[in-house]
Amino acid sequence: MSDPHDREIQATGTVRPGGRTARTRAAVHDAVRELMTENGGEPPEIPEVAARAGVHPATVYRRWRTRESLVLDVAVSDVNVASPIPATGDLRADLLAYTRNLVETFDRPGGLAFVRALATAARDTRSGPERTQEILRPRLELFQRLLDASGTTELTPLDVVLLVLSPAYLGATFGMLQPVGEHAEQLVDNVLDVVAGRRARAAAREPRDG
Amino acid sequence: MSDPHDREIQATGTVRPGGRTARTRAAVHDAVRELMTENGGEPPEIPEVAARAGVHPATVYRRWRTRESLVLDVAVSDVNVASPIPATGDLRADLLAYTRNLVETFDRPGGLAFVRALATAARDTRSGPERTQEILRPRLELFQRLLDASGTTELTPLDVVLLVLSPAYLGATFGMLQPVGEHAEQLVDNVLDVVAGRRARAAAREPRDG
DNA sequence: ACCTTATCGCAACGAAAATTGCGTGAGGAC
DNA sequence: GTCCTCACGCAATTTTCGTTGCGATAAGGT
Repeated sequence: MSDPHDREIQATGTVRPGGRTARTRAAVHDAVRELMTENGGEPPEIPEVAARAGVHPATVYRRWRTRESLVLDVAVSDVNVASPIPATGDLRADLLAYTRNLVETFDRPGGLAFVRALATAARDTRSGPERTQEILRPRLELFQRLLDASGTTELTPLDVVLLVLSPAYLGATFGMLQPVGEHAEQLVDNVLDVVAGRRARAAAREPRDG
Repeated sequence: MSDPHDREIQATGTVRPGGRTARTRAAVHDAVRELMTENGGEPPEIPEVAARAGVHPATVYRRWRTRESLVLDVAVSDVNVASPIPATGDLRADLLAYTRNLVETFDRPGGLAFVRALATAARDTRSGPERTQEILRPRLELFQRLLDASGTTELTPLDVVLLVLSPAYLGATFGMLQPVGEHAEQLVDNVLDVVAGRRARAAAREPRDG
């Protein structure tokens, strides 16, 4: 996670994650976050980041190599912090809380950075899909726990992504979500409609329980 | 459309859209399409495009100025050709035909280029949202005609975008749509479930017709 | 066919990004 | 505290992008 690019493994195998290295890493990450919010979610240029972080550009080039991998590194570091996923057992309430949070996050400048960085990484033909799935897995598991909490068997985590996350994402990128609160509620309503529809179809196929 | 950047208007007002100019434009457009499909939908760099098109880089810089405006120009040129939107009156059939086409388009390398280019353009704070809406308007009107043909009053074109286009887009970017055909059918089923849900709620609010 | 001029190729230039070798200082194990 | 070495700062260098002036050629109207 801290070294996303192909780093030559040292013969001794010793790693040095603390002290100055950690400080530099934190400073660079903070600089990336700041510049990204200031610049509307656009991945900042390496020299700019280095100047903001008070670090020599060569250091950033050596450790992260490219803009994309740097932004992805920051985004992955934030994935566990941002957008908590509740699981109280009330499907509508849980989804609504998550979706509200998500829509508001996307609405803020730089809020799309994580998804965009992930999309950029996924486009990379080398370590693309595998790494993407690896990063997404914990989030999908949290979605699964949200669904399990309410006993919703009609939905998969992928459904939640496609019905909530993707419309919120595209809506935000195209500036189509004027009333943010209503938007979130509508997305959740859509999800519940899909659940109802699938449940009805399942009941029609198997009339006496299952 | 052919001159997306601020071109200084000549005093005489004469434009010269034919002959050599048209040839270079076509060559550059083809080069952009080729490189974009080869590179996974990534906007190619200007010198690369120029080399592929057999044109001097300065020419491309003069006419299009930046990668983004060049890609957007190509995308806008293709918007009327790609992804026809049927309107036979059968909502499910129309949506399915459109969605199948869309999913397949997105699945092809470079198929996401248009949406991505549009997203990049929308991110531009200057001419962002207005230009985006302007480009999207004809598509949204086609969606409206699709809905009108079947008398579906519960959906807006924006709903179609959020329920079909955005999941197809995000699914394609993250490589989450293994069985493409099933994916399209599932998206359409979701839309129909939403229609049913909204119709039921509307009937509940207004028991005796409306 | 001629004339005007928009557009292109060419090349030189400038600026900024990205790479690399080397010396030094900080981390971490003993 | 001592030693080893990883990571950083520094600076020189290479690479690449993007701009601009100028001459040549091709478009299009008369």
